[in-house]
Amino acid sequence: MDYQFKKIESEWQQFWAENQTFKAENHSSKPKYYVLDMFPYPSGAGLHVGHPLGYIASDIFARYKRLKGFNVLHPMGYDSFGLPAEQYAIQTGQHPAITTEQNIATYRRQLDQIGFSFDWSREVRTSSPDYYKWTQWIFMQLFNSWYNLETDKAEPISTLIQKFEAEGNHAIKAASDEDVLSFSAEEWIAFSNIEKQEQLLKYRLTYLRESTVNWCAALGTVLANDEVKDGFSERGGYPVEQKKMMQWSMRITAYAERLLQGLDMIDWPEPLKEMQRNWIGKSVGAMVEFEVEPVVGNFKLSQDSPLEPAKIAVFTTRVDTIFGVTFVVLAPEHELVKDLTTPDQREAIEAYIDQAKKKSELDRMADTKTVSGAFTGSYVVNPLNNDKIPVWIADYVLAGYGTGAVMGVPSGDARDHRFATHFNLPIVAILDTQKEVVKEADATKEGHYINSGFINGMNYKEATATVIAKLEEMGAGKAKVNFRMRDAIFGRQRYWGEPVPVYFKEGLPQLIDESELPLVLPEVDKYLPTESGEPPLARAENWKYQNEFEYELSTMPGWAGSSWYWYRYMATKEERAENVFAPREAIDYWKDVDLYIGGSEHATGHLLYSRFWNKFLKDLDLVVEEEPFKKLINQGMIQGVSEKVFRSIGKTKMIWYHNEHNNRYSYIPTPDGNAYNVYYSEDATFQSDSTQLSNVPISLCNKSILDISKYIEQFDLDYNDTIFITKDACLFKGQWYDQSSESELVPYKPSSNQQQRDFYTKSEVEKMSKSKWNVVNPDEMIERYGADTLRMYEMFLGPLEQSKPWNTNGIEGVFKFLRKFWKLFHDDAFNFRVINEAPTKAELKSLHKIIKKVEDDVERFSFNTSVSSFMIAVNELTEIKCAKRSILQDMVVILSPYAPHICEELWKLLGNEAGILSYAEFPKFNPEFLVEDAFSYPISINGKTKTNLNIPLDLDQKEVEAMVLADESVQKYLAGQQPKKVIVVKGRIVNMVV
RNA sequence: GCUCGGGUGGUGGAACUGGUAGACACGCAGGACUUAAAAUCCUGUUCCCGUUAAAGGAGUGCGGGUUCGAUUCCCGCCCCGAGUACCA
Repeated sequence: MDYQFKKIESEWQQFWAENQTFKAENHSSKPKYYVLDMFPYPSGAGLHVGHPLGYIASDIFARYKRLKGFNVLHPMGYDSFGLPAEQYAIQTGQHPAITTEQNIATYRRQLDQIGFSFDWSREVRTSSPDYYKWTQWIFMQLFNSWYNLETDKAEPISTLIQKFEAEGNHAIKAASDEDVLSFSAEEWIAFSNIEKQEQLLKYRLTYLRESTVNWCAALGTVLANDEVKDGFSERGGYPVEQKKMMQWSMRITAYAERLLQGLDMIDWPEPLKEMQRNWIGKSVGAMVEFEVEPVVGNFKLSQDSPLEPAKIAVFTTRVDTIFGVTFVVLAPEHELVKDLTTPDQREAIEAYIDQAKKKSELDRMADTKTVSGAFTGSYVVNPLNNDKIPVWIADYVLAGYGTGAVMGVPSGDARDHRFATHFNLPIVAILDTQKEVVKEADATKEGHYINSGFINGMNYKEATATVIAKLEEMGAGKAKVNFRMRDAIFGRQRYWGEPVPVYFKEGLPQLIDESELPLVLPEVDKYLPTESGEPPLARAENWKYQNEFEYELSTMPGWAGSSWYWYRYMATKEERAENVFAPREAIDYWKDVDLYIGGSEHATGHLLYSRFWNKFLKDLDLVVEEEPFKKLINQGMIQGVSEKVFRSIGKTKMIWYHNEHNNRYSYIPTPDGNAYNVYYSEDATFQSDSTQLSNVPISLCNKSILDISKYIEQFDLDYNDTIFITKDACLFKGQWYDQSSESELVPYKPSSNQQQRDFYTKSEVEKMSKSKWNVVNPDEMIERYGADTLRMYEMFLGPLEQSKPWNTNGIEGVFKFLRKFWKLFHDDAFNFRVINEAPTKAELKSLHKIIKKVEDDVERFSFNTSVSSFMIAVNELTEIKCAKRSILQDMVVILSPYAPHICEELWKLLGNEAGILSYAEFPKFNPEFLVEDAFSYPISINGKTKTNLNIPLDLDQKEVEAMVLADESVQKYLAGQQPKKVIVVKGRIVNMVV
């Protein structure tokens, strides 16, 4: 029988499901290997060919590892809480759970068709209560913990209370809010319960606090920093504004240093690690305090203690440049601005603040060129040389970073330089290597200091240390590490998410009792915020205890459920009934994820939060590894190839027309002067104000030629309303006309050749999306070529990590390869026929070449090259008409990770028990079979390869050299001369210099 | 602007640590089989010159360098992609 992929694939998929072939055990004598994919959000659009790319790669690896004798965990699930289902619910009233359920069914069907070796018995869904019970449980652990900076780990909040009772909080080094009160043990004990709770909240790892948040009015919710891109929401692209709100946050900043250090321990792509480093944004520098110069009469001393002069603290990474400071700039929002403004500057300052306020976040970001600012009228004193330095405000200083104030060193910093030049402030060079600092800033650290008091003559390293020491001695500053990363906002004013397991008593948050978990998402009549602006959960009516307490109404963000899910997979279905998120023995066995595959778009979201929660769980001794994902690979995105046509904007009476003779475009009236929808082919026009480029469905195009009749049909157009123009013809009222060679489209003569003309579309590579009509569905591909072909083709397309456009053209080649492979086992009439003879040297050579190649390639995730090697091997075996059982059986095993269905079938036909992965072993490589009698020997003369010799292996080096030199062709190139130099590498002459 | 990737035939892409550049596949051209088409198989396919065949020359974005030898290493530049951005 010919290669019947449909029959084979459906039968084996059924077999795998019925026999639970891929079910993983939590106990094994084999070494463990955990292969994880980033689980998908089940969207309504289903999978396109780009989605499974990473899943196919991980599946190949998982199957390969099983053949190599590992106990492999390879699970799959769904990140099923999320915005699209909720927005669909708002529009249609359908409960998001129902939509989600339907979408999951589609995903499951599509995934099953591809033949993945997932252990579906361990499936998780973040939206199912028995899962989010543990998401809520982890939240409660965070609430009940604080971060001890001395032990550098999270600890139960009870230990903090003990410390407070014993010694107050003076000596405690903890990650906390900035505005903690300072109290002694006695004061603590004297606090009321409410006061105690308020103070503790400032230390908890998840806390409620008034903070500036990204508020998206259109979505009716707050968003985390990583969910905002350029002032717009990542999902939906709605404007986002800054707003102060009471919000749940996660104290991820406590882990900043560990998150940074941990990156050095893991095998992740460098760009991704770099993104996390930038996000964490550690900068090492110093805090310097500049005393405000008291001016009698117009200046108010600091409010807290009027006897002490006010100080402006700045953060800098270059304290060594402190002698070059010629001004200090505050953010317009800085709290001291009001106090520092002198009466005669009040008007200017207020005007500036006003103007800065009006500027949206976006304008402010876009406009980095223009310099603006205003002088407060006050001065500060440089602590090291007592210079009087003017204090300005400017919006290039951000209130949210560092102290919201900077020292201006125009000779070393480009922005400071621009500012100084614009406002005519002095510029002082501080290093002997700086030249022309009046013209341009020079941020060098080279050279020796000048104009810099006691550090004159020092180098950068000495100067930095000396300045910090001096500042510390004077009490005017200290070394300081600053992080850019902020705490993560955790609450969302949405319905379709995990409820926060909190109620309020006397205005303070209390955890619900653990026995009440899961706190199930209540039913609501509508999924919109209430009329008074409260989140949708305020509509819940039959919530448990609703009358006793006030519940927290926000839900958790999308990343909550995905920040620990890999541990849930470790629990078998049976173990999930137990009262733990994953059994301890399972965690001890599986430990961490050995290989994680997914997109790089999660760099600063999911992957950072997961590392954070993992470290926290490690601190509580609930898990064993500091880092959750040992190795990570980012699969590239598969883009779509869109087809586009130029189209008139609305109906028009004028047509762009290309005159071939003078190669000009002219604008001429339609044949009858009426208005038409006009379509231009790619070669017939250019984009002008009156045309637009619009996508046409790729299903209506073949090799960039549009099927006009299908297009008319699908979009319900009328031939009588529409003109199609190609390079040399025109479709007018359903009739093709040749363009008159003279110039215009008139006179219209029906063309002599009435056949369809080619109407070319313009191809462009874009992201695959429904709205661009360029989605290629894996179902279609599987229907036509089968899953094995799709799997291999997706790998063959190019390196896994690279983004590339989907191109169906090459898929035939892979399909042909599988047919050829099938035919190796069959005679010309497609009867199964293999023979039991001993393999020949040539056959063994082909086999062992491919064993080695596949091993090497899979181990370094170069799946594309191993597909090529399969093709070579099968071509070789076809050439020598190999039908030997021992060879072919090994070939089946080697190929099975890539094309599992056909391999299972052949495995069985070869007389083995079904279920290749249950007991097949990856064949052992034996280098002996690759040894040859003679080897092809390239010889270069003067670096250019000139000739190729076959040298028998049994010669020693001297004999080889003699043979090479005696060779006719070599003699010819040497032209009678003796080589001046003979280069020998590994006993081989590779090059001769004449 | 900064950081990180990357530039190789008509196309997707090979070349693991410097050692025969262009594997493998698509496409294209020619041929076989066929009444014909499809399918299949065979041959050729970097470019230039030449041609019965050979032989020769150039060639991995551009310019330079190190080396017996560079797609690979170093310096300078150009272009494309991704991330990030008054972060002091």
